[in-house]
Amino acid sequence: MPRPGRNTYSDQKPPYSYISLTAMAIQSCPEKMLPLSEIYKFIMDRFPYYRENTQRWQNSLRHNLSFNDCFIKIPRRPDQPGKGSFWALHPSCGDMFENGSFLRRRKRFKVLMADPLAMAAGAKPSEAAHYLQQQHAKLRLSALAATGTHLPPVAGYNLGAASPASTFKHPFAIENIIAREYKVPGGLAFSAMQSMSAGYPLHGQLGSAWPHVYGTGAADTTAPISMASDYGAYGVPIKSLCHGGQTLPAIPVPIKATPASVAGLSALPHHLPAFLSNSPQSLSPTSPHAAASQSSPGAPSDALTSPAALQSVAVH
DNA sequence: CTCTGTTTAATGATGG
DNA sequence: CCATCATTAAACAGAG
Repeated sequence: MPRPGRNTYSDQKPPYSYISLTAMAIQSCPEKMLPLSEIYKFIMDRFPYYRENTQRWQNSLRHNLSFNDCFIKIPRRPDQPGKGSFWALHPSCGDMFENGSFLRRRKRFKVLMADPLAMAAGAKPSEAAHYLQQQHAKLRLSALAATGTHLPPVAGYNLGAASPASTFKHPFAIENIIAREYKVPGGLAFSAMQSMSAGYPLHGQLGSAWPHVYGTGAADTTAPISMASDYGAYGVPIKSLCHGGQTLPAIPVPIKATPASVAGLSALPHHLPAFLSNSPQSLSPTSPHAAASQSSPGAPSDALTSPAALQSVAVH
């Protein structure tokens, strides 16, 4: 038993792949997309392990962003100054870690050539960007037309049918991941917990069940747990929504929970405790991006309009 | 120059 | 054991 000296569990490597971590970061923000630097920040804020050797893991993470089709690059708009593009999750990548392990996916997510984006990318990378932008514009316009408003950063987040981004939360959402093991005092947290308990220290106490996560509600800059925000209603681990459906709405918020598909999960809590009702803006208090989101309502709304009409599947 | 982003290659780790 | 996925290193180009 390793003596918990100065190097406590918090300094251990979290049981998540870079893909998981990146997906968490992206899902954690209301816009569902982040610039690279914000992804870094998210990870470093929550996982002390990644406050060291930044050169190494950030290079790896960048490699993952480029290499894996589950991440898509969304160009900045003129009103969104800054460096680099935004990164988002591919609408159809859904539950890549449905096996419960956040270290290794069942299959690598690959877009097919039927995917217009893939085709554009295959032909000319530059055209893919154009395609994305156009899809963006179309979606944003349609959303605007439907709502007749300017899509405020947070309100737009909860748009209904008009907005691609509804209330569904990716299985990647850190809220979901945390919820699986953190919520459920009774011990309903199965999948993630089991997969984690293998090779990672998990004490019985829920309060310390996340040793690798930093500052549980401490007076620090981040509040990893409480950031669950309004994900609660859908915070249940909805599995097999993706691989069962096959035909997914190719929209940022890809998967819709049909009554049938959730039926088997009815035993799980359908609402979450009060601490979830935080403002999404509190997600990253240290983030200038979040602050910018508030000041410029136009920008974040773009996040709602990730490229649509993308067809892709996990490669077999 | 630094930060992003892409790409190739080698190596480790894991699942079937 | 092999196929596949993940990690790491490194070279390189381009943008800001």
